[in-house]
Parts: sequence; structure tokens; C-alpha cells
Amino acid sequence: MATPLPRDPIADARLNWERHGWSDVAAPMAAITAIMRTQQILLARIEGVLKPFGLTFARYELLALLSFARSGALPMNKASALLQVHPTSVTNAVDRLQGAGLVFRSPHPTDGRTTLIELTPEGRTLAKRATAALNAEVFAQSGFEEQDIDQLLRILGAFRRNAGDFSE
Amino acid sequence: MATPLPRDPIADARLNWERHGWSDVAAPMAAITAIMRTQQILLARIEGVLKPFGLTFARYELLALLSFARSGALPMNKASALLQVHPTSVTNAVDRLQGAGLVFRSPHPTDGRTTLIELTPEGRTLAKRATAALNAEVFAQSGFEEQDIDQLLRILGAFRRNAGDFSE
DNA sequence: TCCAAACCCTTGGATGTCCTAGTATATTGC
DNA sequence: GCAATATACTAGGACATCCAAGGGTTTGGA
Repeated sequence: MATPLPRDPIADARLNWERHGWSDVAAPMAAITAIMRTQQILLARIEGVLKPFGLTFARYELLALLSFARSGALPMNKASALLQVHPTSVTNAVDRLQGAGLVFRSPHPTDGRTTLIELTPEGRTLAKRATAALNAEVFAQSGFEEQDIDQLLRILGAFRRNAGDFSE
Repeated sequence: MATPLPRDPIADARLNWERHGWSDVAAPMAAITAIMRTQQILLARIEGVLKPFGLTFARYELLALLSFARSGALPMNKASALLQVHPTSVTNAVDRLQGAGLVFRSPHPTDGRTTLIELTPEGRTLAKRATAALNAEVFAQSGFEEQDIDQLLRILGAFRRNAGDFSE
């Protein structure tokens, strides 16, 4: 970030692939590498906006998910499935959010194995404020053209469905 | 990955955004979230292929970068800039690669501050084999249509240039 | 010439992700 | 009804990333 590089390292990698006789996979290699790098840039922006709220992206995602839950509570395994992360990652996030007084655990009324996560009033308020900040400072200035966003949604949506994310 | 979800959680998030009156940023929010999730899926595939070689993606990237360096050696700060990661991440990767006998450190001939990283013969061989595996098992079956790959390269390339990755 | 500022790498700490294993509770099949 | 299997959460460990700080080396201006 400090100083822009004189040349695009991903374009260079693609040239290297072609020089070595891997032209058939050079383009997908470059595209996949570009997705990796783009994710890194976006994550850094998001974390920068959330930092003043004492949140990381992982914690924000859980908070936001809870704020949209009809009942206001969600089983941990449900959160794990919806966020597409390992159950231990949810445990980790809940531990920290609970320590910050933003959520609390409660036993499931009928299934003794299951733990519900619920927002505290502070958690609900913070989720609202953090979302407003992300909307204004990241999503409203994404750096993508409007028609490119449609392309991304189409391409990545097909990819994710194909990868087994959802069956719909 | 276990079981596909009945509904696309990102499409649901988009609906939630629209319901709450944030329609103007719902699409970019969904696109950015999709990039995050796609990166996660791709990284998991890549790590899966590299695991038999005892490599992670971070270590592979460094190994591949070195294998394309003309002189076969690269200063650590250069590697950090090209890979777009923090210098401490390079230190970490070099420590582990060196422990595995794949690279070694050598002092810079004229600048006492700088450390050069060089491939060992084993490192060079492993880089070749790992690249062949990634080409065959990931890049050749990326899951993207050919014209979509062009779209991705165009859209993400513009985004990265705009984000200050490179000036070219 | 010489000292302050800039640069390079490493150490230590915080966070997040995954995996493996262990404990507790539910469900299933005989 | 009870044992075997499946499911839910958590503890511990391996990795990777970043930040802050520290020690050594170079550079540049007074």
C-alpha cells in the first residue's frame, strides 16, 4: 500500500506462466490470484472502518447476522453454517463478543446440545452503528462500476453454487 | 461444504439490506461479500493441493516467486513488496521454508541491512512439482467460464490499480 | 565529518482460521 | 429399552497476518 509498484505483479506472474509453457492455465491463475489480492484489499478497508468500534470483520459478521435474526437468537451451529466458517471460529468470536458485553449465550429450550447466541441491547446498537459506517465508507465507495458489480454477482454467484455453497 | 445450504446466504443478506432501506449499497455489499467467500473457497482448494507437498499457500507463493527470479535470489523486502504482505509474514515464511531445507538466507553483497533469500535445489524441485499440481488441479479446473475469467481480470485489475497496487 | 533520519529484518503479542480430540446430549436401530 | 451412532460445542495446537518495538546499517544534510 505504501508505494504503488511500477508493474502489476499479477500480470508479471501471468507472463511467467506463459513463458514456461503453461499458457492454457495462465489466465485462470491470474484471475484467482487477483481474487486473493482483492479480498486482501477489501478486508483491510473493512477492518479499518470497524476498528474504532472495537470490532473485527469476523465479529461484525456474527453481530450483523444476529441483528437480522427474527427471534434475535441463533444456534451456534446455524451461525457456523450461515457464515461458512468452522464451529471453533464461532466459539472464538462469541467468546470475545460476550467478553465485550455484546452477546450472551443461553441454553436451547429443547435441545441440550445446542447453545443460542443472543444480542444484548449494546450489541444491537453497535451492530447498527457499525453497519452504517460500513455502508458509508466501504460499500458506497466500493471502487467497482455499477455494471461490474452485476458481473461480479453473476460470475461469483455461479461459482459459489457450483462449489456447493447453496443448492437453490 | 459439507451440505449445500437451501438458500444463498449472500442473497439473503442483500434482501436484508434492501428491507432496511439500504438498497443503494445492497449490491456492492453482496459483491464484496461474494469476493470474500470465493477467496475462502479457492484458498481451501489450493491448500488442499499443496498439503501433500508440505506447503501452505503463503510458502508456495514465496517459493514460486523465487523460482522466477532471474538471479535465483531476492531481497526479503522485495519479496514483501511483490507478495503484498507484511515483512513479518515473509520472515515467518522464510523461517519455515529454511527449516524445511527449501530456501536459505544469505547476506546482501553491498547492503548490510538486506538479507537475500535463495532457493535450494530441493526448493526449486518442489516449486516445480507444486506448480504442476496447482495447474492441473486448481487452475485448469477453476470453475469459471473462459469469458468470465476475462471479465474478472478486467474488473479486478481496474480495482487493484485504483486501490494503488500498481501504477503501470 | 558526523549525527539524525530512514531503512531492513526480527521478536513478541493479538486475532482469526482450521484440525483433532474430548465431553455431553439426541437420535436411531435392534 | 438400550447400546451404537450422530450431533453440538469447546479445548489445545499449528499457521498466517498484522502491529509495535528494538537493534543494526546506510544515507543525507549541517
